[in-house]
Amino acid sequence: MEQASVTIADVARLAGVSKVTVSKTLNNSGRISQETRERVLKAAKDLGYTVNYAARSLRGGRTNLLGMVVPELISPYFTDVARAAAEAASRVGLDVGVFTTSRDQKREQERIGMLQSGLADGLLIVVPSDSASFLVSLEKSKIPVVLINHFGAKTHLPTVCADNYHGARAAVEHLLSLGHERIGFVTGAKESTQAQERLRAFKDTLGARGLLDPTLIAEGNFTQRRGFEAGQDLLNHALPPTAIFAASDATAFGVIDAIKDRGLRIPDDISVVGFDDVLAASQIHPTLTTVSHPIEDMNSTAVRLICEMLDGESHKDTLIEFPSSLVVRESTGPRKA
Amino acid sequence: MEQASVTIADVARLAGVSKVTVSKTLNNSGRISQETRERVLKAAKDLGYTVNYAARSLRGGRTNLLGMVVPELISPYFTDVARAAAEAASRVGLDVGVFTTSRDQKREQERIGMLQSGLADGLLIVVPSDSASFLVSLEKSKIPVVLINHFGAKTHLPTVCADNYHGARAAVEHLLSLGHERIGFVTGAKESTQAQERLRAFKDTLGARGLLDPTLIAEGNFTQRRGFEAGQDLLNHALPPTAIFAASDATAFGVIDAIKDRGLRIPDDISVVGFDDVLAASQIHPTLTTVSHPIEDMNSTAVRLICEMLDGESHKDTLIEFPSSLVVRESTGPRKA
DNA sequence: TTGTATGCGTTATCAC
DNA sequence: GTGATAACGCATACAA
Repeated sequence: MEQASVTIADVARLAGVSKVTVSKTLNNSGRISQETRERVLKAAKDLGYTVNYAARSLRGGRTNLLGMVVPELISPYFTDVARAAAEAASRVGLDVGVFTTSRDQKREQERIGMLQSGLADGLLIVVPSDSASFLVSLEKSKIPVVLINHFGAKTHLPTVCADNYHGARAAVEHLLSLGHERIGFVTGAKESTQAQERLRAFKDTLGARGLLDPTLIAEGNFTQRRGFEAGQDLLNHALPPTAIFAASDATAFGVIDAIKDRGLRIPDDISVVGFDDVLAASQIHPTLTTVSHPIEDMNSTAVRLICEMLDGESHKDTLIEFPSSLVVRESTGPRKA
Repeated sequence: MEQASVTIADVARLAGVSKVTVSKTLNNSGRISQETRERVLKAAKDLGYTVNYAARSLRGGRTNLLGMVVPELISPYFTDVARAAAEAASRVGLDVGVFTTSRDQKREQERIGMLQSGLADGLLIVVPSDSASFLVSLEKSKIPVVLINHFGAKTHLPTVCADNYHGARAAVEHLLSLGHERIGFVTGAKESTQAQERLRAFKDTLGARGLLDPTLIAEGNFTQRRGFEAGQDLLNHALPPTAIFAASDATAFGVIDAIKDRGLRIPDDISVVGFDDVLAASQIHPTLTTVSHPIEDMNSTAVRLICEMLDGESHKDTLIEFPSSLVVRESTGPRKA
């Protein structure tokens, strides 16, 4: 198994040229005669040569690898983001390696340090929580860093995010327009800045209409299981809501389970709105009305920013906010007469 | 942003020692006086030093990084595997970077080549399809490689897998024991060797009892959406099945949607069995009877194999098969009288 | 206990 | 068109 790797020196020897010539040939730099080029290429192929990225990186070259750091890969939201980033990067010839932090600050730091030191050309950080100290160290990164969906602590790092506030607001207004007045809410994880934005929008929108009932706010944590429990709690309310807004699609799936479990129909008896528009939202039945982040656009923008920074451009303080949009599907309907 | 990185030379200068002393201190190798050690550590901290993994790797050292290659991150199955691997690796001080191939063979090769050449200490490959040529090149890898859930083409590479065949068999026998005789099946993706194993077990088990009806086999592709459609097809059958075995949990979720959509109850009207035991299987309602791979065990074993190979041990031809086990939950019940 | 010298594989620079 | 040389940052063998 342990097999000495083939280096350009080996290729050079076989082709009867110098290492430099091999390097130039392989990288299409410098002037190489057609004949030599072919000889080198053949030798490289025969030997099964592959570049050593560690060496290239050390020399100051690119690895064509982007590191993406996410808290975990259980929530469909993070896997959707990871997928979108991988696709966007792929289009410009870059790879994405996804690293999970398990929300462990120490590991987070180590992982990022590792990626920064030669392994990756750039970093995409999906920051769920508001960890200022962490961001400060990132600002000194020697490779480009872009934050995705970060809210909260001020930072000079380029950031791409979705407008959670107005998206959530649109969701609540949609329910209001359907005649709902008792609207329940299942929150996201407390430490998530995105969840905070969504809750704030919920309170603001209902509060402005004098319809805010704090007892209709149940605590969630972005998981389906917790959504199920929170849904049950809301249904057990003395005066249950006629519509429930869940802070994430996964949560909404749990709420839907709870409602079906109770023998109630969606949206006839009760409406449900999610947030994220993950893939499954359009696949379940009834299909879920939800708030869509333009995840594809956000990630291709993030990748673009990285590329521009690699080309020397500065994106200090760049903040690109994408509008969220409400996607109305089958899970919402008029309040029961 | 572009900031010259701090090297051991900088630390050495500040601490007033040589580079070697710094290296030894940081790696706890060699004998260093307590006083010097503290001075070096302080200097390193003050400068914000982090090792350059590219340099360390080039020098022959470890990066403490494992590369995991999966086809995609949409299926909960792959994200569960990724999570289990990350946790197992974390316990032994390793990181896992997850790379998706989008089932593109060329990119697959490139990605693996990159990881092999200095970036990763070992490779965990989740091979969905039977790509022999691909495996051959992996056998020549200079870093340890472990295959996860690979079936099909012969290979000398160490492999950790779950016994899909007997797991699927147990699922069918469970349905038989509940009195079901018309049992439908929704296949997985055609190219998946795991899916092939499951289908084979289904056919064998029913065939042996003379209960195999090919018209009750619907084609799926491991997605919920396709599961929904396949479920509808089976329900539209002139003589519909009283139980449906889906080749994956995601597929089963789709089947469940189709059944509920039809106004039928689970398991009263029809039983459903999945395969994978992803997290959501125990979270939906009704909770899903399914076949469980010991994903945690499999991945910690895979990581252990990598570690042993890093220590010089050979695992050529090692094949560790874990039993799958049926997890009976609420989605299956006796055939309706 | 500490330091000097060397090389890992690559590529940019410059000379031929 | 091609090649010799140096340098990236680190860790090892060896010397002091």
